[in-house]
Order: sequence, then structure tokens, then C-alpha cells
Amino acid sequence: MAHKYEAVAQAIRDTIASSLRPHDALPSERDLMTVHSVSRQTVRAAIARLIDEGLVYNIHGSGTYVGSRDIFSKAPKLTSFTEDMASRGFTASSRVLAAYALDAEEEVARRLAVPVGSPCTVLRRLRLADNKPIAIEEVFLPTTVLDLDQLRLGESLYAQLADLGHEVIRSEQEITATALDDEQCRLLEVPPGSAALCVLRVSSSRQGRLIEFARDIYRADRYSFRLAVTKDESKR
Amino acid sequence: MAHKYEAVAQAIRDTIASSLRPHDALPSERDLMTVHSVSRQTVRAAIARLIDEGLVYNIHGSGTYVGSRDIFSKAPKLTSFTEDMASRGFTASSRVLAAYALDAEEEVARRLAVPVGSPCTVLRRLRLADNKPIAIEEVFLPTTVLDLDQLRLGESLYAQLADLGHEVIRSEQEITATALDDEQCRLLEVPPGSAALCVLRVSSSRQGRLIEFARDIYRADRYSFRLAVTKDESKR
DNA sequence: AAGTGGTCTAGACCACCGC
DNA sequence: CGGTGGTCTAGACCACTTC
Repeated sequence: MAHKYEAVAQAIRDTIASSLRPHDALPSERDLMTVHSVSRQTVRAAIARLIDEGLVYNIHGSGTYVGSRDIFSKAPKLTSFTEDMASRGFTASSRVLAAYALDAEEEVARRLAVPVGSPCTVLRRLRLADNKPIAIEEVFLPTTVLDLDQLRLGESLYAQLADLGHEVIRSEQEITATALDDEQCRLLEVPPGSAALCVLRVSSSRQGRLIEFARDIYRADRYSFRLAVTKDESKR
Repeated sequence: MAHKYEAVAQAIRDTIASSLRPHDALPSERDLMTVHSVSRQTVRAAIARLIDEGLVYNIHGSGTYVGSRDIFSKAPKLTSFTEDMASRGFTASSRVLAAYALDAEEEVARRLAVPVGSPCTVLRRLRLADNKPIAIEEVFLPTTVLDLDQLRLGESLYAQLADLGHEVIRSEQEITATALDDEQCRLLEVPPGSAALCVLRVSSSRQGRLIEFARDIYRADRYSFRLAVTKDESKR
């Protein structure tokens, strides 16, 4: 355990799992200090993690309590498709539909903040979960980030990008819905006229450089987004 | 300004707006300490806020830098429909379609964690943005939370709940897509067969008591979710 | 009034980046 | 190597809940 607060958080998770029920009170922060021989800030850092996870909640002046049920994470993480599917209990795979060079048209150029007509690499894949179609993905990258010649199909795109010094660290997503056209229905193996989740994603490196613009179209019957939202601010 | 870290955060926001460009470095945390006469923890709390907002990013061992462009918040907030619309530049209004008592069927009972057949209050509303339909909302509440007789139609539901001691503080949302039926298309004034965003929401009070289960169906052409996701952990 | 979480201070050491 | 952010300590006072 690299950090003390993570060790404390894990100890609390274990305690909750083994001997506490929803709405039971945790020991006070000052008790946890002495029990784990850490400072109060470290205890609070641990509890902040657990609150983010939705495992516990606290009430100013009263105490910290075990949350009530199966929870959604408050802070969704940036994950690869493979990790995302694994966390949902599926095995991920992909089928490349196309890979080609293309000059950016208006929307792609705008999302990647490059001039219209800039050369891009495009990758179009069918994403599978347990060998059944779940999404169609279209990724646009500036050739300055990844040239078509460098692209190794079938390997993880994010891993290749990281190798090239373009580790993706942040994505901004726009989630909407769309009616599928006939080709999309055929690829996803759903009835004509089905609705789907459409996710537009712009990803950037730690330095904020725009790396990719992606358009993912998910089968609505097999995929949904889950997230928790809370009122007001995160503390400290 | 109630808290020092918020005052520092605001000062940094102002500095960025007035005199810094994307990727410019902020002063170091130690410099900010002395400039604002606060402790380092307070500076770090302020910066943590700004990172959550996506305004800045930092690199361990190097510095803290201004983010690159218009950003999505990393931590979407729980807001009322009225606030949500206002933040998108619309004026919100509602039309009540129906309000009635109903015994919970299986899905409602499961989401609210009450026995099947428990008495519930149901409110069905058409939500408007700038007087044009944007969503159909169906809310289910246990009568123990809000009885049909207590319901004041046309007033803010969340405000009424807060008055009754059921302030909603956290929601878990599941976002998916759906094809609209004919009645829904008519209400939302979209062509038959249109797709829509479907948001299932379970809200709870601070104590984790389940307050409402809601099903919102948004016009896909007028509404989308935006959120940022990042890799790995939030600190302390 | 006592106990809880929320904010803040002053200082320390570590891990990482860049020269 | 010096400077940066990341973690941690020990202690203080404030705001709120509970009795």
C-alpha cells in the first residue's frame, strides 16, 4: 500500500464489509487517528475517497455513516473499452471495419481544434462484448499524433498512443441519443429503427493536447452510463 | 467568501482570466502561500477545486498549468430542472400531465427498495425549455415521503420535499437511449420513430433514505449530457 | 456542554522534473 | 541539484448536532 490514507481507506472498507450495516456509524475521525496511528488529515483523506466511492456519507456535527445500498461511483474513471467491459463482466474484443487517412471536415476539425482540411487518421471499429456487437466506434486523430503508417491494427490504440508520448489522461464526453440507420442496425444486429446511445469523446494528454475525437454508438439494450451526482462542493 | 480556499481559488480564476493563456504556468504552491498569506494546504485545496473544474492541470515535479480550452466540469452537480435549464441558457417551465396514487409495481419497488404493492405518489410532467417541450418526466415517491394530498402541483417538487425534511442530496443516474412511442413523440413534438435520451434517477437524502425514482425522457436533439472523466485517483 | 465533522496553520519529508 | 507537486504530522479553532 503506497500511501497511508489508502491503507486506512482499505481498513475501513474491510470493517464495513465484515461488521457494519447501512446507516451504522463509523468511529469518529479522532478515534480512527489513534487506532491507525495517523494524523487526522490522513483519516480525512481516506474518508474523502470512500465518500467519492459512495460507500459512506457524513453529516457535519454528527458523524460518518455507512451508505445504504449498492452504489454508483461519484467519479467515473477514464477507462479503455477493454477495462470498461471487464468491469461490467464482459470480455471485450474488436473488429476493424476500416482505417484510412482523411482531411478533417468541419466537425472533426472543430473538436480537435485544428484547421479544416488538416490530415487525420481515422479508425472505425466494431466493438464486441462476449462476442456480440455492442458498439460502433469511429476515432479521428491528427496525423501529427498518429500517422496511418504507424497504426498497428488490432493492438490497443491507447497503448500505442502512450508509446508515442501521447498518454490520454482526460476525456470530455457528450452523451446523446440517436436513431440508427440501416447499416448501423445491421452491424449492431438490432432491428431497424432502434435507438442507440451516442457518445462523443474528446481526449487529451496531461498537458491538455487534444489527441483524439471519437464517436461511439452503443446498443441501448446492452449499455448504459451510470453515475452519481451530489449537491454542492467537494471539500478541502 | 466563507472559506479562505474559495477566496484563493477565485483569485486564481481571476488571474487566469485576466492575464494567463493556456499552458502558462501558475505560480508555485509555495509562492501562492506567501502571496495570499495562507497555508499550503489551503492553496492546495483551492487548486484541487480548479482541477475538478478542469480549469487547470498539474504535473508532479513540474508545476500547475492553465487548461487549454472551454471545459466540461469533472464533477457534474445535482441540480433541479430549472437550474439545469438556466445553466444551458433556457427558461424552464412545466406542464403537469397527471398526478395520482399507485401501488408500486416491480421496477418501482425495486428502485425505491420498498415491497411490491407499497403505496406511491406519481407525478407526470412535461418539461419545457423556452416554452418548447424538452422532456417527459415521471416521478415515483413513497407516500411515506410525500402523500398525494400534500402535493402542491406547480410548485417545485424538491422544494416541497425539503420542507418535509427530505432534502435530496444525492442522485444515482442511469443514462440510456430509447425509441419513442407515438404518444411520447406527440408530447415532445418530434417525428414518429425518433430516439431519445432516457435517464433513470434514484435520489436520496443525506442520510441515504431513498426519496424518489424518476424516469426522464429527453429530446435527443435538444439535450445531451456533458462530463469529463480522468485517469486514476483524486487526491486527498 | 460535549462530541462531531470542517477549515486552517506551520512545518517536515518524499517523489519527480528539468537543468 | 534545486524547484515542483504529493503525502504526512501535530495541533488549533470553528460550525454544527445532540443531549
